[in-house]
Amino acid sequence: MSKAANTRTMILTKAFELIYKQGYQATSIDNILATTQVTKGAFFYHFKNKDEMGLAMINEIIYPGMYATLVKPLLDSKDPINEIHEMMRNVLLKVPFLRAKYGCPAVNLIEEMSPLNEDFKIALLKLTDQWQDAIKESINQGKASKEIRADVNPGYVACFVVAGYSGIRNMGKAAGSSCYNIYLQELKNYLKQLA
Amino acid sequence: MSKAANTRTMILTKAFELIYKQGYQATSIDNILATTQVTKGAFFYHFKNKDEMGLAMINEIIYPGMYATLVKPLLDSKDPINEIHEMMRNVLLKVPFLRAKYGCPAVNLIEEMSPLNEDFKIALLKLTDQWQDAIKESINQGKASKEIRADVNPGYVACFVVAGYSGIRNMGKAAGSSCYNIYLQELKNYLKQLA
DNA sequence: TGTTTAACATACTAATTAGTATTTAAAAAT
DNA sequence: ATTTTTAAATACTAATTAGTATGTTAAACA
Repeated sequence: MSKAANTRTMILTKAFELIYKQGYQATSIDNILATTQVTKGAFFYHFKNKDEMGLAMINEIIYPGMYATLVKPLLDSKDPINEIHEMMRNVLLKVPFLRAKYGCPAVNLIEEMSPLNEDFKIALLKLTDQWQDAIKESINQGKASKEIRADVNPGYVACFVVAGYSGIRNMGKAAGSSCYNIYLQELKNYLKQLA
Repeated sequence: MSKAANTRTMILTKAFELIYKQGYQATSIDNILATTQVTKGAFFYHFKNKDEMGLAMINEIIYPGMYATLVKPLLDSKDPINEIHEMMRNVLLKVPFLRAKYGCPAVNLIEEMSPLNEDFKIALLKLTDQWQDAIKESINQGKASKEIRADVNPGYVACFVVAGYSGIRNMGKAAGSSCYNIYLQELKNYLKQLA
């Protein structure tokens, strides 16, 4: 990686960390700069303004991370019920960077930025749509192999599962991670009913 | 209502509206004052600082509203499955003040303020706890009348339902209100499985 | 009726904000 | 080697922020 590309990545990585914990608007450019060796000149050389940096962060940091954790494990699903549940278990309990107190970076940004900025909304919708598509496709494969009832609507299931995740991430910010296990248990009951 | 009490209520009401749409930190005191006839002197006479106003808003505006819509309809439940579903239908589709784009005021505040301010977290946790207790009690009554299976864990169901609500409110901010109907359908499938 | 206190009103401050203007150094190209 | 362009460093600005200091008026009380 060239030195310039490295500077850019440093900005996005540190911005991601701070915005995850503090929120987008509460994280100032000066705050990002103070915790890196990057100067204001470098920041505005790489990004036209704060929002362009924020969008780059979504597309270049959050999107790849969520694809690896949430989408990839569901491609070529043989056992959708268990694989969806396991994927959820992994993201809630096994990703070390994510802390209950701070919730999910993408969910946080949807909450804060969707109503305020159309570009953010579009970029974030792309994330959740990809995830829902992966779940939907997984359920469809389960229908093909008769492990899922024929009358199940895969898109509806995907919507319900993603909403459940967003919600438990929200709840966990106030109530702590103990609710994750409760959620996983009831998610299993919901998923079993699809068979 | 005395003139002073009226001033206080005006501040809280307008703050609630603005914070609902913009977020807590993004709503400045000057912003609240500019859209009322209240002056800065009056504001700081009634509230020691912005956070005290925010807490008063949660306790005096949000809490009573949520109690009436979410808790009261579940007291003395004869048919928990349908009553919980109907309560959810009401809050998602029938409360005119709430718009999909802006989500739920309480959920928004949990997302934004829980990790940043312990007092906010405690005040907000009181809201969700009350709601969960009402759902739990409703399920318990259903177990007593044998309409709910004996092995169902009422606290778990309450957690799952509240998380689902938070999540669909989050999703609706980016995806619009059409996802509400999908959620309600799948919530019904989940609830039916409790019988 | 006079005095006190509650309820504001106005003008200010110090800190922080996103963003700009200008300069400088390091790479790349010629 | 010299020019040019990329990448960055430094110093600034205008706007906005929460909160304060100091006044003023209206209501309650003695």
